[in-house]
Amino acid sequence: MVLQKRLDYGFNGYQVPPIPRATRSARRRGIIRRKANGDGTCPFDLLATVAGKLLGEGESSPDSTGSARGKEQNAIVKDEKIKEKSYAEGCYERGFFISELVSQAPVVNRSLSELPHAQNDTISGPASVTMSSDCSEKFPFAKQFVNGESREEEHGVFSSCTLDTESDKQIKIELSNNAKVSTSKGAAISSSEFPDVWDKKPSTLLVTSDDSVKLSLSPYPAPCRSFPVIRNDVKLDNRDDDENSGCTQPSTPNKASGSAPRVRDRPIKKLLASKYWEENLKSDNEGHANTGGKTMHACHNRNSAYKHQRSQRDFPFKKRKLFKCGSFSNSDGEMSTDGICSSPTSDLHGNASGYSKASSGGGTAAGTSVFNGGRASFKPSDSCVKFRIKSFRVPELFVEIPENATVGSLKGTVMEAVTAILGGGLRIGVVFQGKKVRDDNKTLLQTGISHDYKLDALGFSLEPNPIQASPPLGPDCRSCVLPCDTPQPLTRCLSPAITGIQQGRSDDHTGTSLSNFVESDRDSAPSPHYAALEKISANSRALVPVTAVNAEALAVVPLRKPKRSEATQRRIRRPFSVAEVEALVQAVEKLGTGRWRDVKLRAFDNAKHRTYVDLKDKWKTLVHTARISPQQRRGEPVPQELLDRVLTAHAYWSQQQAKQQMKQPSDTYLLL
DNA sequence: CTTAGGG
DNA sequence: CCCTAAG
Repeated sequence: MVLQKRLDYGFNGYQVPPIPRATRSARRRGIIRRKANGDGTCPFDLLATVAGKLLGEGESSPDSTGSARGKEQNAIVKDEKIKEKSYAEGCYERGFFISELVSQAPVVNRSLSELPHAQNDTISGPASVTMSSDCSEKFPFAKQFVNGESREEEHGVFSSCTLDTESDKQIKIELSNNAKVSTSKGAAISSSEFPDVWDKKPSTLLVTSDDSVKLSLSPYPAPCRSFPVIRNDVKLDNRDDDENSGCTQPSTPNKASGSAPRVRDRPIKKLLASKYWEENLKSDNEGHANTGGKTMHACHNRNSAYKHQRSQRDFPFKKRKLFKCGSFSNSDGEMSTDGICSSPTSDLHGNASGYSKASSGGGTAAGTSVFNGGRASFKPSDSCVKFRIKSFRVPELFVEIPENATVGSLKGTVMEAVTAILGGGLRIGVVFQGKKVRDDNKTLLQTGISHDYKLDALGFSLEPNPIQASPPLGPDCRSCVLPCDTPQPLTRCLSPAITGIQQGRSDDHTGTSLSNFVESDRDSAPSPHYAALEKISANSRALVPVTAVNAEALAVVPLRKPKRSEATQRRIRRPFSVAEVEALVQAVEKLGTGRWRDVKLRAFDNAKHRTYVDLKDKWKTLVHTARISPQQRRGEPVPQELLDRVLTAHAYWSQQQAKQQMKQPSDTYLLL
C-alpha cells in the first residue's frame, strides 16, 4: 500500500479562450465557424461523448425539428444583436449543454459502461456518477451536477469529482499526493461530495435504467454555511429493468439517497470513468507543447456570462487552497475520498492534526477498505489538497447562421460547437510556481504540490488543443494561468466575469456592461478585446477554496462595476497598411485637410472601421512620422515616397488654410 | 454629425 | 484610439 497524501484543490472555474471572432461581414453571412477539434483526448471526452450522442440521437440535436422547440422554430432572428445576445445568454450557457447532456442520461451511462476497465486497478468505494440538475430553476438550462467517485487502491488516483453547473458550479477534485500529475489533470473531472455540507441534506434522486439514465433534480437544500448553492444530485444507476430513459421528474425531491430508488454504486463505473479521463488526458498532454493556456470561466448565471465571450479566450484559472490541509499527514493510501478530502469542513475543524499523526503510522489497511462503505472513508489522516472547479465556461465560439435558420438549428449548431470543444479542444495544463508542469509522470509530491505547500503557486489551465487552438491570444499569455492569491478575501476570488454571472440577475449593471462589452466587441472586428480580457482574467480567480464558495462570497460580491465598464471597450487597434496610407494620402492631396468626411467617403467608404476621425488622426501621425527620423519610426514602415507626399500635401493645404484664415480676418477687419 | 485638437 | 469642445 502506498501512503498517500491528498490534496484538495478548489477550482473556481475555467475560462476558455475565445475563438477568433468572425468579421462582421462573416457574421452576417450566418455561418458557424468554429475550430475543428482535435482528437478527443481530453478530459472532457466523456462529456463530449455524451454531447455527441445528443447531437446524433437526441431531440436536442440542432437541426432536428425538435418538438420542444416548436414554438421557436419558426422564429427568425433578424437582428444581429439579438442573435448574439441569444447566443451569449442562451446557447453558451453551460447550463445549456450540460443540461442537455444530462438529459441524455442514457448516453452517459453508456459511456461509462463502455469505458475500458483496468484490470489491475482495484476499485473500491462508491462508484457512482451522480448528475443532478435543478429543475427548480427557471432557467431553461437546467443546471446539472455530476458527481462521480472512484477509487483506485493502488494508484489512488482520484477519489471523486463533481461537475456542477449550478450557480456555484464546481468541480471538486481530490488527489493524493502520490497521484501523478496526469492523474491530477484527469482528476479534474471527478470530484467528491462534501460530506458535511452536502450530506446534510441529501436530496438525491437516483435514476437509472439500462439504456437510459434519468435525472432527477432535487434541489439540494442550501448548505448552511459553505455552499450557498442548492444542489440536486441525481445518481445514475444501471438498472436492467428500467428502460425508460427519460428524465425523472424533479418531483421527488428529497429522497435520501438511501431511500431513493436505490443507488447501486458501482465503483467500477466511476473508476472507469475516471480512468478513462485520465488516460485521455495523459495521451493528450504528452508531447504537446503547452501553448498559451486558455482559461475557461464557467458561467454561473444564466444571463451573464456570455457577454464575455470574447474574453474567454484565455482563461486563467486559479485555484486556491481551501483550507490548510497541511495538518493532515497522511495517510496511506487511502483514497477514500469523500470523507476526508471532500469535506472542507471536517478537515478544517477537527481532523487535522490529530489524525494525521495517528493515521500515518499504519493506516494502510484502513485506507483500502475504507471505501466500500462510503462514509467510512472519512479518514482524516490524509493530507489532501482540494480542488474545486467552480464552473466551466464554454470557450468563445463563433457561430454564423442564416437569418432564416430555425432556433432549433441554432441550438444544434451551438451544441455542435460545444461538443467539439469538449471533445478535443481542451487540454489541462498545470502550472506550479510559475512553471508549467509538463511531466505528467511526476507525482504531486515530486512536483512540490503538497498539502502543505502554498497552493497559491499552483494553477490549472484549460488549453485549447494546439490543433484547434484559437489564435487570438499570443502563445504566451501570462494571463492564462493565474495563481490565486491568498485565500482570504473571498470577494476577490470572483472575477468580474464570474461574479457577473453569478449575480447577473440581481446586478443590472453588470449585465448591462457585459452585454455592451459584447456589442462593442462585435463592432470591433476580428480580434477580441484583449485588454478587457486580460483584465478580467487577471482579476478572476478560477480556483477558490472550497470553503470560499459560500454564501459569503455570493452574498458579498456586489460586482464592482467595471470602471470604464467593459461596455466601452476600446476599439481594437488596426494599424494602417501601406495601401491605406496611400489611399489616404491621395485623397488628402486632392481634398485637402479639413474635409475628413469627404476623405472618408472617397477613399475609405468601404472600410467601416475607419472613421473620419481615424483618418484625421492617421494623417496627423503621418505628418509626425514624416518629420521624424526613420529610426524613430515604428510599425510597418511607410515608404518614404508617401511620407514626402504627406509633407508636401500637408504644407500645401496648411498654406491654403492659412490663406483662408488670412482672408477671413481681413474681411472681418474690413467690415469693421 | 463634423472638425480640430489634446490626451 | 479616445474624448471633447465647438460649430
